[in-house]
Amino acid sequence: MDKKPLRRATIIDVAERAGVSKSTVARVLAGSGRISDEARDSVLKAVAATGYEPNHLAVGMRSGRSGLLGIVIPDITNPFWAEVARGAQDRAAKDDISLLVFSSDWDAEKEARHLRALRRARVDGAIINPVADSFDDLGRFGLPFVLIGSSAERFPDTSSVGSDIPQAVRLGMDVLTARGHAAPALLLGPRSRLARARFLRTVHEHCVERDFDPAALPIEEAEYTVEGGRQGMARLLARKGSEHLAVFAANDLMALGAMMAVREAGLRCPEDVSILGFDGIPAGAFSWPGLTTIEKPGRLIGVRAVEGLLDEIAGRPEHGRVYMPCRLIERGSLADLSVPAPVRVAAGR
Amino acid sequence: MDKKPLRRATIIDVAERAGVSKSTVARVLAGSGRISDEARDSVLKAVAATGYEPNHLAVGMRSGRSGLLGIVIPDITNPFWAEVARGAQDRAAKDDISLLVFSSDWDAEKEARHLRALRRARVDGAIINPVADSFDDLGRFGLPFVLIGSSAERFPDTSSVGSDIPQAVRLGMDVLTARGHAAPALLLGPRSRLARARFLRTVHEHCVERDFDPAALPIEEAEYTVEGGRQGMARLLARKGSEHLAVFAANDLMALGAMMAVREAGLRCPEDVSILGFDGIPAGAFSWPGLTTIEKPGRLIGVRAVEGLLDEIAGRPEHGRVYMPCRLIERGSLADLSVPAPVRVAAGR
DNA sequence: GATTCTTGTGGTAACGTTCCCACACAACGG
DNA sequence: CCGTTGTGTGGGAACGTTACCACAAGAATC
Repeated sequence: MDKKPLRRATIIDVAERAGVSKSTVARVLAGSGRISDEARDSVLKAVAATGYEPNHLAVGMRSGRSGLLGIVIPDITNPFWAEVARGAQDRAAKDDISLLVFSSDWDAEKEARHLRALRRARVDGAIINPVADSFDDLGRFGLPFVLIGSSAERFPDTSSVGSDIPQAVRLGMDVLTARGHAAPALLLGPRSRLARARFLRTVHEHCVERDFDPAALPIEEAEYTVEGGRQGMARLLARKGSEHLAVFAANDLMALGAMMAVREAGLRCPEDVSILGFDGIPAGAFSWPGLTTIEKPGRLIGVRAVEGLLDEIAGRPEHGRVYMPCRLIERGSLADLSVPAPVRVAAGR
Repeated sequence: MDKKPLRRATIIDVAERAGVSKSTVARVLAGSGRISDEARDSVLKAVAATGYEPNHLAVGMRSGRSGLLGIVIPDITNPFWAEVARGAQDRAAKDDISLLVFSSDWDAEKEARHLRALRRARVDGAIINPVADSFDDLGRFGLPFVLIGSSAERFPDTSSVGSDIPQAVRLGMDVLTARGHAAPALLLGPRSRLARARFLRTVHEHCVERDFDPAALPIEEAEYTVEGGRQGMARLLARKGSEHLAVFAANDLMALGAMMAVREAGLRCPEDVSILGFDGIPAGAFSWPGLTTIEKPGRLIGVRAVEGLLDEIAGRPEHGRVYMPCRLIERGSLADLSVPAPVRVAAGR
């Protein structure tokens, strides 16, 4: 009843117990080749009796496939990225693949370290949201990988999955315009981030199409965090006159931080300041007022990313760039200036 | 300049290039044994030239140590657990160990699958927040592991790390009492969860110590999610009379859901209903009013868990149970009934 | 000058798989 | 009756390491 405490059963133990060779056991387990019913039976019985479980290290060593995938995201603690990671996890589990998760904190050096860890662990491939200035490292990565987010253009020949930023930004600019905020302030991430560039470019295009001077939009730059949003908003508020201010934030955490700054300044959202977020994290539903935001399909992005990666690894025709559409979640952080008279205040939720 | 596309350098490639045997290379890399300066030099040079990186699969296979750790938590998408995972990640990275992350969704079957994946991947150990009815699986896990959360008592001889629930609950009951809510309603998790039992037990003890009948406290049971909290609160509200209601929720997500339910019922928090959370997730700062809550040191729990696990693996004297103290974060979700006259409403933030 | 000790090094056997080749045996066609 | 085909099986080699043992050459000891 009590087994040897430490040693785990190997394929050889199973073979001996079943009275066959390890080749036969391997064939039964792989379901390949022709095997007599009685051999299969005794092997299966021996597997059950010994509690045999294949050693992935040995398998990987021999077959060159470790059954491991890596994912490097900015921060697992950021709800959006947690969502992405979760999608990747679930999809990978379907193929009996395990996920190594790393947080880079938007730090190129940390990212490099994580990439090295992935290489040493012999992962079969990786999903990466790259830090802006890490492209050299990435070029030398040497393993299949798919990009996540908006940095795809720097790597023309690797596939990527992300949200459709142009569509999302236009969606945002459209609601803003419809509510009477044709020239919202922009609360952007640090200059070095690629996401910022694409965001900004689309806003410009959108303005130009409407014969509107993009230079008229106030811009503030801050870290992609609550604290960053709070400080950025404080600066924006300092520049603000008495008129209503509308802000389009580059992510929800910043938008929520901005909302705090508004409150701290003794102003009200949305009466004095309208705020539009970007990401669609659950926390946006708890704020007061609820955060109106553009939702990125985080989980789906994670799912698609591993699917793309699996294709890549299998050498299947590369599926290229995938841009997922985003949708608007209306809660209460936008005032409607298009209706004159008493400002209509949307209810939270 | 262009290297062979696929093959990665092995220790043998390095040895050949350096003109020594692989034993020597291994010694240099491990920093063990005596080595002449010139041998060390040429090895180091060869390593740099070939871009050699040790193959962890092979290392693990030979040494029996994979350099991998697993963590199984309920849901990486829950901010508290993300925090724990992040702490574990960071601590593991310090020892050049990578983390396999899994979400069990409080589902015993999923958990069993993940445990199996961990075994196959030959992780050196695992950190687990076990689903209640999974103890048999855990007993048969066969690898070093440390428990996270409040289920330690079921496994007397494994070490565990968690928050100090009795201390935390008392802390909560004390604020509640100080504010004039001596008999708060309890919004608990499903009956099968261990955390619930410990929470409830401490509340009882606390009441008994104060000559107060614990049976007087209304109890509602719900899933540990926003939606669960919302429904649980709705039920509580249905039972409520006209007096002020105070609720102690078993986690912040539920508390936030409860806050939504209050709003939906046309009531106000904290004027009509006081809500106390438990976890200390960042989202609690965004709600309106801000959620007053008991903060668990999530990140630290993750850190300590891998430290305990590393000890366990190294066979160092087991460090047993660790209970981390929690602290109160006062925001605005508690009314103060101890001051008579006009209900004092705390400010959010 | 023979013995022992140091210092540095090389060779080789595992670790647990998978993959490929070889072989035994039966059945079959000529 | 002998070659051929088919079926099921066993026996290695290889994957990239590490751990151990052996050994050469010079230094130190008596």
